Amino acid sequence: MLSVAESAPSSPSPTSSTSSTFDSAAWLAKLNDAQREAVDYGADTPTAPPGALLVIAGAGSGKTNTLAHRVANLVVKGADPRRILLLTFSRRAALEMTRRVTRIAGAALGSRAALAQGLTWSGTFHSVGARLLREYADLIGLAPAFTINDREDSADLMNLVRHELGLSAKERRFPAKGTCFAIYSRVVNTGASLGQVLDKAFPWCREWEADLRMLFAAYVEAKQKQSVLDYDDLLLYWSHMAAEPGIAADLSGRFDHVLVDEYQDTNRLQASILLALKPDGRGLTVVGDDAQSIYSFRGATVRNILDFPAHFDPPAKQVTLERNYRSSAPILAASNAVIELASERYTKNLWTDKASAQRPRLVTVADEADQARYIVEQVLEAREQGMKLKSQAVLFRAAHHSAALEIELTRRNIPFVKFGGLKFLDSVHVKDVLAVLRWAENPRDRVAGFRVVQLLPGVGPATAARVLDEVVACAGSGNPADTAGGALAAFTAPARAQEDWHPFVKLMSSIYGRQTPWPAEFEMVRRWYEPHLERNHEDAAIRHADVSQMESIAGTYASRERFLTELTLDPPDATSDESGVPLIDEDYLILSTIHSAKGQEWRNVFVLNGVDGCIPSDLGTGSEEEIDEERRLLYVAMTRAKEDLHIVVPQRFYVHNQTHMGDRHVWASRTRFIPAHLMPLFDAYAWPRVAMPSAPTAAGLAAAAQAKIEIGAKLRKMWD
DNA sequence: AAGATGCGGCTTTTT
DNA sequence: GCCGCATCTT
Repeated sequence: MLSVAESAPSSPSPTSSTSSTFDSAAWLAKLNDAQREAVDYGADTPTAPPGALLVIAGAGSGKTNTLAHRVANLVVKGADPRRILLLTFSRRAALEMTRRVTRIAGAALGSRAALAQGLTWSGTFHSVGARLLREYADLIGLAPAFTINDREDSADLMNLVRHELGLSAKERRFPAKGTCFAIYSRVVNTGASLGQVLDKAFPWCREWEADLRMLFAAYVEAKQKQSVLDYDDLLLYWSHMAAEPGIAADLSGRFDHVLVDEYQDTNRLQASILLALKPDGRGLTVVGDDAQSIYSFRGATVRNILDFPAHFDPPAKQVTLERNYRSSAPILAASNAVIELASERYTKNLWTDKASAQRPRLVTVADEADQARYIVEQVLEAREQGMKLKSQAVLFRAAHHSAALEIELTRRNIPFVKFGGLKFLDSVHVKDVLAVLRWAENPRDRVAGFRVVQLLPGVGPATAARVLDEVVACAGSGNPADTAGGALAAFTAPARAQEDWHPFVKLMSSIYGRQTPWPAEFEMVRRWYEPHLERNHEDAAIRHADVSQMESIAGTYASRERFLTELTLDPPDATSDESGVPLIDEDYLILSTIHSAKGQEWRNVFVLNGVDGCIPSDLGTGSEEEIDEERRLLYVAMTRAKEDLHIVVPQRFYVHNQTHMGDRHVWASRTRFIPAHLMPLFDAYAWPRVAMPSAPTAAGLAAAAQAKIEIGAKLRKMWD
């Protein structure tokens, strides 16, 4: 999942002579009319493409398949795959796309090999940006060995700068580092002014506008001094580079076709990059679904997709895919009904001919413990009937919502893999090791160096700062990697750090000088780090395992730079229980945040915590737009299901630290996105099912109370 | 100047 | 229930 083919192929691209003998009708026959229209648009003149194309592709409408067919079609008709830029949302999506294109075009052309190597420019905006920036680094005054800060590193750097400016010592508390970075990032990604962003998204930080502006200026300066880029810079530099007359022509001339998946989740900055690459829209294809836009918190704007056609003259051609191939009719009916209640109307309604008697289930349970038990029971029952665990998924709004379920799964020995939430890259020991490598790659990287030097006992912030100053001063105008080792050797370490200083200098000098080839270098770092890990952490054993796992991943990358870049831009996104990531051929249940479930599908889907406060999250109910985004989130979750969908509603809900009251139970009510008049679309029942003659259980009573309320609402509705 | 201890604050989703 | 920060102690 982490590796990507990127070397330019030495073999020539498939020749167009093959295409003349090829009957396109045969392999496109399986597509429906709308899909074929999207696939065929402009494909006959693949090297001189017509204007922009927008494909509105509803959930389960065969979007990936259509996009893959389009790419394959272009290649089959003579486009050079090395001149196709394919921008996807995640590495996983990029690999899947490459795999499908290779298979489809391979089947059509009868040879897979050439194509497999050919589609070299496929990846996320960020990873493609990083590659291009390294290529053009010299031209735009960037050190080609720049390192990339992830979100935490960026926040740490923001913090360093904040302290230097004395903003931490204000009498009224200055926003936390993470908040500062979030504000900065939002300004960059939306293209809005600082004032606008504060008003709209961070009103409680309004009073700090002037200080924040100063902080951000210093932050940008620090990044440049250190040859460090954050995620946003990858897009920001790219967009500026693409607008630079001297580079623009060369850059856009490299690609005949630019295709973008999940366009509804791109932001202004990303749109500006596309427009700079393809100003007249020729060769530009974007695919997306406005009803599935769920990343506005990251600056994504649904306006990108809605306004796309009008950006061009003549306007972009639009194709809409409305036929759903994924879900049964009852699941689709309920999903359509949920999204129809959005305050902004969406462009389409999906249809299917997959009949089924089973409506989606709305299951009331007493509490989270019962919710976990219900899911385990249902999962195992489906498993008994031959449905693999891998074909079943549990989806939730926030990563911690699955905590109770994870405990129950572990107790019952059911293997699972969880997507979303904390990654193992966020743990301190992994970050420590990466910091050593990053500092070796780029000795000016202050966040990395600061972290590394302080691993030594007896070295704190003050000493660390002095060490870093020395390293940078020694670097002077020359290549810092050549002098950094010397600077460390010349440094007089404090008495308490004496013992550890020499081995440390030896390690760093060796890797600065690249005396050990990659990935053997990783092993050296690990050996050096191990004693420090033992000293600092009680649970060293588990952490050792993580580092070892990282070491085996390291071996799959060609160089330290590739390893660092890929890992920060596309970290492994799954975690599992303490038994580690299951082998590929093992069966396991999928747990995923709804965000991470994007683009995927399962036969059996459970949605956890279908209650107000979770969906919508009570943090996201400030404005109508936020509520609509939460609604789309539920829609995305529901439309992942092919055969069976369970929305579970715990009546009692445990809340951690709500404001000042500490932990407590709250009584939850069913999500507002499924109001009473949608209930007929669901099969609603309480679990465990109660036998009527026996005494009612708490869950049964609660369910009955809910039913009463619904009837009351219905009766009132007769008269309005 | 480092390291330990205790208090306060803060919590979604992710490239 | 946890982490980060600040203050205190050595």
